[in-house]
Amino acid sequence: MSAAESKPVSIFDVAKRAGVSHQTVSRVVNDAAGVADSTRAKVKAAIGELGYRPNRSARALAGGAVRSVTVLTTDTSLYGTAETLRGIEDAARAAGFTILISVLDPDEAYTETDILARLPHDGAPAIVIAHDETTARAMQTLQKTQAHATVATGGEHLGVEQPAADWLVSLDDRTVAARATKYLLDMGHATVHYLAIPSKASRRTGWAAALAEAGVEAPPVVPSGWSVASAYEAATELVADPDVTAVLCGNDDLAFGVLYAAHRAGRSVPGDLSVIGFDDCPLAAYHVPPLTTVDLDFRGVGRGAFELLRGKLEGGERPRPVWRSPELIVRETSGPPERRRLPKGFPCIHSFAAASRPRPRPGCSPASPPHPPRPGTSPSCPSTSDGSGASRSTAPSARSTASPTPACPATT
Amino acid sequence: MSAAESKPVSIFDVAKRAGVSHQTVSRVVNDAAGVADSTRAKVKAAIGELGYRPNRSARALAGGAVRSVTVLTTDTSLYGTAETLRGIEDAARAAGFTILISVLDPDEAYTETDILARLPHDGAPAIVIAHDETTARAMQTLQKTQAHATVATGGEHLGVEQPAADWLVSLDDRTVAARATKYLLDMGHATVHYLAIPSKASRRTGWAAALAEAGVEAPPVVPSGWSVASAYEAATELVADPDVTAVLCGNDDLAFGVLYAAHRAGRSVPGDLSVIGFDDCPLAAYHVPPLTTVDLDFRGVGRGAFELLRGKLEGGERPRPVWRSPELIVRETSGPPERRRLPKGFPCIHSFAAASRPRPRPGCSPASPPHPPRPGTSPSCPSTSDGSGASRSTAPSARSTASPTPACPATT
DNA sequence: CGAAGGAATGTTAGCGCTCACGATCCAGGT
DNA sequence: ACCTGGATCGTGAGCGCTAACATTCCTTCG
Repeated sequence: MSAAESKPVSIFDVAKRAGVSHQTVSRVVNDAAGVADSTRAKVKAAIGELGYRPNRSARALAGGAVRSVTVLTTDTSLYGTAETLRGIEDAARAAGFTILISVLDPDEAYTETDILARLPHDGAPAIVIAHDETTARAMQTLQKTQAHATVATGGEHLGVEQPAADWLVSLDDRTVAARATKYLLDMGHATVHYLAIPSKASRRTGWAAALAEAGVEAPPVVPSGWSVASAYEAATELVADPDVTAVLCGNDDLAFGVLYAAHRAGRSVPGDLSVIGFDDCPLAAYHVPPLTTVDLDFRGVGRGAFELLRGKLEGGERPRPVWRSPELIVRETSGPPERRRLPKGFPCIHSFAAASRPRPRPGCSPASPPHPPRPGTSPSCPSTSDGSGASRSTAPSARSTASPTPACPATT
Repeated sequence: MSAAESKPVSIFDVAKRAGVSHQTVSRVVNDAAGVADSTRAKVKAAIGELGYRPNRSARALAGGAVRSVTVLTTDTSLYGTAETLRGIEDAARAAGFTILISVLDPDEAYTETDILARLPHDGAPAIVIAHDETTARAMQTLQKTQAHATVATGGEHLGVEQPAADWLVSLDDRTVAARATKYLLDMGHATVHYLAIPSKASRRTGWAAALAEAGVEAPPVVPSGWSVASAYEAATELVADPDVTAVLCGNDDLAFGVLYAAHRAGRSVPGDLSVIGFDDCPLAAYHVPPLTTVDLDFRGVGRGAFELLRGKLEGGERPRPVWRSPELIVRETSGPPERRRLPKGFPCIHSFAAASRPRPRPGCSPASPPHPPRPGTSPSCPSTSDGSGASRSTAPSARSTASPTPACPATT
C-alpha cells in the first residue's frame, strides 16, 4: 500500500514492525508450522501494512523451493506451441509457479553451454516444447545433466514413444493419422497424399502405415513449411493433378493453404478433393467449408507436462498424464471421391465440379442444416452418448461420415 | 562440459582454477574493463573447462544489471497478444534479456499486491500487454510504483494517446478504422456496422467518427467475444438483415466468424455483404475469399515496447518507437453493395446472389488472375511503387479498390 | 631517484532469504 | 523439586554474486 520511491521492504523490516525475528516472518510467509496463531496474525498484519513482497531471487539463492519453470521453445505463435504454452501456464499459475520463456532460433546451432545458459541457474526445472530439431537437441542436452528437472512435450524428433519415457508428454498422433488415412481410403480414395510440416512427424509414420496396410504405395511426401503461405505454394502443383483426390495435412494451417490452392485451381471440396488437417484450431469449425481435422489437446499436453515436472521435483505421488489418442472430427472438407472422374489434364473442370458439388456453396439456401455451434469446453455430448471415437460434440458442425447429405440441391 | 550430479560450479571454483580472485572472474564474466588480456584468457579457459554459468538469482540479488523483463498479459494465444509477445521476445533475446511471463485471469479481481507479487522483485522491469480491463488495471498499479521500469502496449483501456505518453507503444488503429469505414461508405454502402471485440477499442471510435463525418447515424455496436465462435453467434442476427451490407470487425477472427455466418445465411461476399477485419493474420490472405483487413504490426509494437523499456532502464539515448499508422489491405471480401437490392425479408436470395456474385466462387476457372503469393517480409512493392496508403504488397492477392474485376464470368 | 598516478588485482561487506541449530518457555511425569 | 520434551521463537552462517574500497605493482615525470 505505502510504496514510495525508497528501499524496498525486506523481511527484517517486517520483523521489526511485528516485534519478532526475521526467521519467524520467513516461517509465516512460507506457511511453515510452529508459529503461534497470535504471532502469525501480528506478522501478517505487519506484512500488509508495509506491503512486503518476498524477493524471488533471494529465495531461490538461499535454497528455497524453486517455484519457477523455464519453457524452451522455438516459435510461440504457432498454434500447437501457443496452446501447449497455455496449458503449462494454466497449471503453473494454479501451483504458484513462475514461468520463464526462452525462445530458441530454429536456424541457430547452439552449444550445450548455450542451452544450459538459458536456465536461471544450474538444475533449474525446465519444459521443452520439442517440435523441431533445435528444441529436440536442447532437450537432449538438458537430459544429460538436468534429467531430474526436465520434461519435454511433442518430441517426434526425440525418437521415443510415450509409454517408454517418464519425461515426455505427447499425443498419439501416429495412430490418429493412420485412422484418418484409413477413413479416406475406406471412402474410396485410391490413395492419400501427405503434406508434411517440417518435423519428423509421427503423423507421417501413421499415414504411411495405413497406406501400407491397405496395400497402397505411398506417394512422395510433399514438404511444406509451417505457414499457410508455404502450404499454398507447396500444394499448387499437387492440387493441379486431378488424380490427387485426398490430402492429409500436417496441421490446420497447411490444410487452409491447400484449400485455398484448391479453390484457385478450381477444385471443389469435398466433391473433387478431400482435405484433412491436424489441430482443430478454433477456426476449423467455422471455415467455409468447415474443416475435417484431428482434435489435438495441446493444452492438456501442457498441463500434463507441468504436472509431470512437479512430480519429479517434489517426489510425491502426482497423477501421471495419460497418453490419450486424439480424435478425428469429420466435418465438410472430406468425403468420397467424385464418382464422375475427370479425364486427366482436362482443361476446365468448372462445369463438372459445379454441377456435382454438394454442399459448401456460399449463397446457398438459408435453410441449411441446423447448426449448433457450441465450441465451449464441455467435454462430452449428452445426447449422442456413444464414445465411438470418430467424432466429438465440441465442434459445431455435426459429423458426416459417408454419404454427404446435400444441404441445398444443385439448382432451384 | 563436465557436468556431474554434484554441486554446481561457482565463481570461486573458477577463481581457484584460474589462480585469481573471484572478483576478477566476475569482471571477466561481465566484460568489465581493467583486466589484463592474459588474465582474461586464463579465466575464460577455466570457465570453459569447468562449464561455469553465472547464477541469475545471485546476480540479481547482488544488484547487478537486471537483464530480465516480466510480461503481463491475459491470453497468450490471441493473435495480437502472441505477436506482440514475439516482438518482445525477439528484441529481448537480441539484448540478452530473459523473459518471464505472467498470465492474468481476465475474470479475476486483483489487488495491487497481487499484481506487484507477479514481479520477481521490487522494481523489476515489466511490459504489460494491455488489451482488456484486467491488464489495463495492472498497468495502472505498476505505473504508480514502478513507473521507471514499466511499459505498456495496446492500452485502449488506458485512455492515453501515444504521443502523450512515454510508456505506451500502440498502433493508430483509430485512424485506420476510420479510413476503412470511409472506404466502405465511399463505395456506396449506406452504413457500416461494427462487430466489437471486448475492449473499449479505439477502433470503435474511429468507426464512429467516420460515420459521423459522413453524416450517417451509427448503428448499434454489436458486441462479441474474442473467439470465432462468439463472433459467429453474434453475427447470425446481423447477417440475416439484408439492410446490413457492410460489417467492420474488431479483428480477423471475428471477420471469419461473420463470413461463416454470412455463408450459412446465404449471403454472398462481397456482392451481398462486405466484411473487413483487423490484424492481417497469416490466414487472411489465403482465406476463401481473401479477407480485406488492416495490417497491424504487433510484432513491431512488441519490439518497440522492449526498446522503450530498455531506454528507461539504461537511461541512454535509444530510438523511440514511432506511432505508425496501419494500412488497409483491400482484398476480396469488400466491394460496392449490390446494385440490385433485395426486398427486405425476401425468403431465398440464392438465385440473385449466385447470378451476380463476381469472384469468390470455388470451382471457378483455373485461369484465375495471376497470383503472386509472397507473404514474406519484403516491405515494399517494386513495381507499384506509389506509397498511396491503401494497399501493401506483402499480401498475396492484388489490391482491388473499386470496380471488382470479375475473374470468371458467371457462366461459361 | 623519489613521489605521484594509473592499471591490475584482491578484500570486505552486503543483497534478502532459508537452513540448521540453539535458546527459551511451560506443561506433564516421577 | 527435578527432569523431559514439545511448542515456539531467535541466532548465525551462507547461497553466488557485485559494489566499493583497499592493495600491489609498475610506469612516468619532476
